[in-house]
Amino acid sequence: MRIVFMGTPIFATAILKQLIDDKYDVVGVVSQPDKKVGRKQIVTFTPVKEVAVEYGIETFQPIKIKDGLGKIKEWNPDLIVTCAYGQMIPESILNYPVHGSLNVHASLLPKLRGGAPIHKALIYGYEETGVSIMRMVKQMDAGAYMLQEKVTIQIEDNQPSLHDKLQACGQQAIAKAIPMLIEGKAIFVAQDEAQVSYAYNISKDEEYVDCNKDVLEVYNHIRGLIGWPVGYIIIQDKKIKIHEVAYSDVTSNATINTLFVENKKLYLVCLNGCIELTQLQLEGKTKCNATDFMNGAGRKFIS
RNA sequence: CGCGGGAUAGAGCAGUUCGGUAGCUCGUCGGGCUCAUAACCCGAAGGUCGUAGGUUCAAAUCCUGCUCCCGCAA
Repeated sequence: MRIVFMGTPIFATAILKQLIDDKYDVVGVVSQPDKKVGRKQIVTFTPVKEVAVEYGIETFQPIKIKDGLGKIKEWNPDLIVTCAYGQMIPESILNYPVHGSLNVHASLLPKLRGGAPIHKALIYGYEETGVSIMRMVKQMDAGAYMLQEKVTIQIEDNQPSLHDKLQACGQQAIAKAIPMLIEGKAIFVAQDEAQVSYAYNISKDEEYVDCNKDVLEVYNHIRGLIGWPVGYIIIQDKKIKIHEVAYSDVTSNATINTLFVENKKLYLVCLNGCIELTQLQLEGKTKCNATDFMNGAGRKFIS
């Protein structure tokens, strides 16, 4: 079973590793071009490329995958598996292998089509999400699915924790799906277009957390951005990133978007309630826990 | 030369404008109070103020080079 894997971020590395562990013959890996990362603009391998290199698998990183059919033909796969690759892939490539292509998407399609399904599941306050194994079609994340696995979202979940759950879930799902496909037992179900919703990539504007909303909504917003890209509030014209929070039932009639301390815990006032902040970062400063913030630079922001 | 903030006790910060051998909150250690405590009171230890050089009677503070960290923009 010759497989070509196409993916880019950390989430996709788990799927690639699963294919390798399951002894499939991963003949090639396609990933986005390496990018300059961070303040120092160091050219860094994509996470998927890191894994490919580690296992000695040949990689291909075209600027435009639509020109990549030649390479695919060279690899001559029986199946293409994609996961968060990051480019629209032409049907000429998707349909080239005997078994076609399967995609691993981190949502229960048709909900949350798009590039940020994990973040948006939290931000929208979903109590359940999951992964879908599906066909790739021309339209983004619109193909029929053959397998879905559900994951319950707990109140204490945040983007990193949900990411990890879905990643593990995705591994199990792809491990189960490929044999089904090969044996001809896969049943593909078309997505219900009436139920479609989208999870577009997080924009800059969405990183600002507006506390003048219901406390649960604010909490969901913050926890959906934890890890990356990290949400921020603005107090006294200073940007304060929020890296970790805890849901609380503490209430206060203090002004919205202010900080206060109670029982040595730091709270942010929102509409109808407060959120405990446990790790934060003032602009220009390194991130720190609530205690350090209260002992130092944060003092002038606490009323 | 993209813009800006920063490097001071174990931690987070103040002090730098107007040079005169360092202070706050917390942690640690010791003691006290208490049925008890993460609470409270008393006390102690702990810093060549990032690094190299310059100015000066005197530099955390002024000047110059260097290293590293962070926020933004890409």
